[in-house]
Amino acid sequence: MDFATERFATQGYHPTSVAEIVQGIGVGKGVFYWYFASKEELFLEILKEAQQALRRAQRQGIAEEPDPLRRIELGIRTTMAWLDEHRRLFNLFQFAATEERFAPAMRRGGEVAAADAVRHIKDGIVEGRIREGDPEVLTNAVLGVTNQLARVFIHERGEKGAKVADDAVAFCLEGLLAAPRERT
Amino acid sequence: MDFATERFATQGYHPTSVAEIVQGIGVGKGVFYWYFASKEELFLEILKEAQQALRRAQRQGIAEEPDPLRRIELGIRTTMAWLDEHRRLFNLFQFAATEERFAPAMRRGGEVAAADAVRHIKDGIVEGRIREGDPEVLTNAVLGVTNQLARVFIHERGEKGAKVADDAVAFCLEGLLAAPRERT
DNA sequence: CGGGTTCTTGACCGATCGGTCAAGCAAACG
DNA sequence: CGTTTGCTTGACCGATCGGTCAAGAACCCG
Repeated sequence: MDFATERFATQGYHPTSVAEIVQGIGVGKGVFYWYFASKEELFLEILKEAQQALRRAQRQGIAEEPDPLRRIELGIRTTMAWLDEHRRLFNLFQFAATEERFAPAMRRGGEVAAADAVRHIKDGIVEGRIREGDPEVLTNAVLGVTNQLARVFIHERGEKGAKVADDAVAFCLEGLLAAPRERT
Repeated sequence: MDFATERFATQGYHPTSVAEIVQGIGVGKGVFYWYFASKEELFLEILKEAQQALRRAQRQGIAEEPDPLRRIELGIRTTMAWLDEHRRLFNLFQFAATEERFAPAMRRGGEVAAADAVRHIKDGIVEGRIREGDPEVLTNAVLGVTNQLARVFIHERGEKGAKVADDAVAFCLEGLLAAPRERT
């Protein structure tokens, strides 16, 4: 399954044939269809495991941290480290979102993961540490920053995950502006 | 070509056959291969046109605005409106980035578009309106917010582009935090 | 009208795909 | 030992794919 993941990630789902997978791990085709009902099921399985692994990493990374702002920061850093370490899976996520068959699974997974982050954002708002606003919007904005920076700087340019994580955290917390601002 | 775009966007590239395309517009297969060397070329053509269209819209949206901060804001709003109106193309972009054959074209297009935004960010930093930081990082962070919010709220939940644009602008400019902050 | 060029057709091609299955194999069981 | 069960094989299947091409149709020019 690791092998299949690697092929899917580098070539794409459709260009990777079942024949190629089984030949790559040196088994017959029958053994594939003994363990999986179809190529599609294998892919969904990989997807599910990847989502669970990411979520597990996030949970573990945040651990017992009580401060919601720190939780968000740790979440960003953990996610970034994970995406750094498992860049192959990033491609899979992105592809899965584009094909109608896999999009529902992706959406569900994404919503679950987002729900976690939403909680922390809500906590932050309640404590007055985070500005008012739709928590889901804020959450997705943070996710967007994280994903984009991961893709461009880690994936495409090969920069270090930790450095990119710093940038992501800085942007999410401070925004773009320079001047100190007064507010009521 | 509009028809092909629609099929690619809703079914995916590979699941859409050339036969389906030509039959859908009621012509023979020959006419397809008269105008395009291959299915791949058609897709690249669609991609290129879409990128150009988006860039054109952005240019036009920003127009003559002198204030770099306003330029960025207008850029976000224009992009959001465009992604709202052409959501089909969004999928194509996302898919193209996942397949090795198309990734280079996507990267090039993405870099060109980003280069524009980087200019405005740099201007903003020079003017002291935007905090210090790698302009490319800030640019990509803004792009990430825009894309993610577009995908989730416009694409998946069908919200209005203008409202989502407001959120994106607010997040990018103000960040996440609530309290006014002192800085030198 | 004839001859040339530009398009258009759809039957056809070889390749390859996801998936099946009769057959075989090794270990466990009685 | 024979038999059953869990696993493995790879030849094989029908379907479908991207792409070709001989055969026109439509149009223009002289």
